[in-house]
Amino acid sequence: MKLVTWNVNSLNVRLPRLLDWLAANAPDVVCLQETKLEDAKFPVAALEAAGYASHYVGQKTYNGVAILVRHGLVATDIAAGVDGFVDEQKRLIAATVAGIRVISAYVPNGQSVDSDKYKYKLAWCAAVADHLREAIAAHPALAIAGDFNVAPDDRDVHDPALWAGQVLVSAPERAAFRAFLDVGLADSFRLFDQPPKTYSWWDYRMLAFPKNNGLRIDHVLLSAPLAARCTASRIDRNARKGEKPSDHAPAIVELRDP
DNA sequence: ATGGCAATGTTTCATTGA
Repeated sequence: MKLVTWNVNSLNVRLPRLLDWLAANAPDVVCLQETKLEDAKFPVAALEAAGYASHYVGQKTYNGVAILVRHGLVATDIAAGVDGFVDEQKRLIAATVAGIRVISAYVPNGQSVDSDKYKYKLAWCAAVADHLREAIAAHPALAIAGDFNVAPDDRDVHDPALWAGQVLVSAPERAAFRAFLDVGLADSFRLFDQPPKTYSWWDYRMLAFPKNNGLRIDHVLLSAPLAARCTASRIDRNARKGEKPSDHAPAIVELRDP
């Protein structure tokens, strides 16, 4: 199974690129973030024509997550939101596909470490860690894939000195990320040797992409049974090139059959 | 082999993202 996560930064704008990418890469399951679409406007028909069923929860302007499932696979038990956390923001959706509980997550950005949005980010992450603890007990084969808005360590930061203490990199955010791992998940990217300076997000400004001034903030976390089946984990930097790219690149994981 | 913000709505700027 090929499992992907991609923050598309508006599915409305990115749909042509997404369709091209799906055709070129033939993933089985695709977790999307920042669709920025009300449910009534989700491009169900275009994705159906491309060979994918859509499961989604969205809102106008901000946030919005989805799970696309290739025709031939069946998705069951679709569930949106975080257990025990009342939230207007649409940031999490789950589905069971081929015996795997797949979660698409869009962790809050946090804006800056002294903002209310930062507090909300940490509270959201704490609630998700609790949610994951329950979910993994019910579904031992679990993958949570998404935009975590945390660079787990300095290898994931183009200029650690510049970013030290800033949002996306601060110690409490990294602790929140480790709390996800402590539930019994592995950062699939670090299961393998990786090219140095591999990132998943680059600012649109200041020539960040051509200079490779990026952060690795998009992750696929795997429970132990899935980590044991994982044969590859990489980031498709090419998807950040060209006309009207998302500022994020897709992360791709391959799982062999059990 | 890339390109100097982008997307959205409240639209002719403000807000948010990361």
